[in-house]
Amino acid sequence: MSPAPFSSIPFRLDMQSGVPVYRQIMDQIHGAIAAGALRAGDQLPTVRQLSVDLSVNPNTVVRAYRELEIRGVLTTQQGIGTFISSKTVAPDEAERQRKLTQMVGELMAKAGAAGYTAEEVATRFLEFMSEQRRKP
Amino acid sequence: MSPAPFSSIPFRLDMQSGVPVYRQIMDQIHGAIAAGALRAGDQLPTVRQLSVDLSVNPNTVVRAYRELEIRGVLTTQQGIGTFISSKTVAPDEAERQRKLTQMVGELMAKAGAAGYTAEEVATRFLEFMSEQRRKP
DNA sequence: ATCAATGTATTAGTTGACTAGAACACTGTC
DNA sequence: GACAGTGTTCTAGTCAACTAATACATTGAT
Repeated sequence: MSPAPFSSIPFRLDMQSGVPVYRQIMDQIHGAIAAGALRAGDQLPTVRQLSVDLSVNPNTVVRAYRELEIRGVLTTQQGIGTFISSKTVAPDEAERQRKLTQMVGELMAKAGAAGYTAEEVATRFLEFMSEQRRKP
Repeated sequence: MSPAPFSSIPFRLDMQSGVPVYRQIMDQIHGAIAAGALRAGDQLPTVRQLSVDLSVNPNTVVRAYRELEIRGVLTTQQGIGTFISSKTVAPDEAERQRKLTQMVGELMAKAGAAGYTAEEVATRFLEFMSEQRRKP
């Protein structure tokens, strides 16, 4: 038997963090792609396999995979498996994510320096989000 | 009888918006202060009065008032009433809020131009928030 | 056709945020 | 002290997000 047809990502879950498990899975897949550990066409752990590895319900894995599929990161084929989408651009992704982190960090720093609490920024931010979301 | 010892703010609630009522109340008080309609020492509508005016449970008003008190905007005195805190700086507040809105707007525009979805930005942002929150 | 491996769908339980109902405690006036 | 007006607290209901349990559908090899 082949010892695993798919890259085994060293998933690390923090059940205490309050961050939803499905989102942590998404982030780590994102990260693995960004780091080059996963490339277009690579197969991900099966829903059942990963759910066992993480001691999590299969549906939680499904949720993560589906969200990533919607965003074009993954491609799932019933009865076959889940794969990294061919459209995914691996190398630039790391830079992309770093830039986003920096952008957000800049805002927080700038706002903090101007005397705004994190809550205030969050409130404004969420208002922005809900406005965007209500239109379509 | 005096026709109302406190400024009657023209509260406008949008029950369809998905924005929590207590937060809308907070925002409008914030706005009234920023606009100069409310100044330090002014009494706000009583919990019961405002709850009747808005057809909302008193506890919802209490929630809004308490949050604002925690942030130093209001001062409540049991048996007396709720007042605008003397520390509140009214005139600069409008400018302050506009600036924050602009900061957040800039981030969203910048991120959008760089190809990030609102979701991506939100995810990064929430990670930031939860990191800040877990330390103390 | 059968079977094992895969993803899918349906339903339900858990939790936290939000709101509500009702009883309680404090203040000032009479 | 009684009372009306004020904020406070305790308890519970509602809803959405998240996770779980279970049964179902598809694929490819035998």
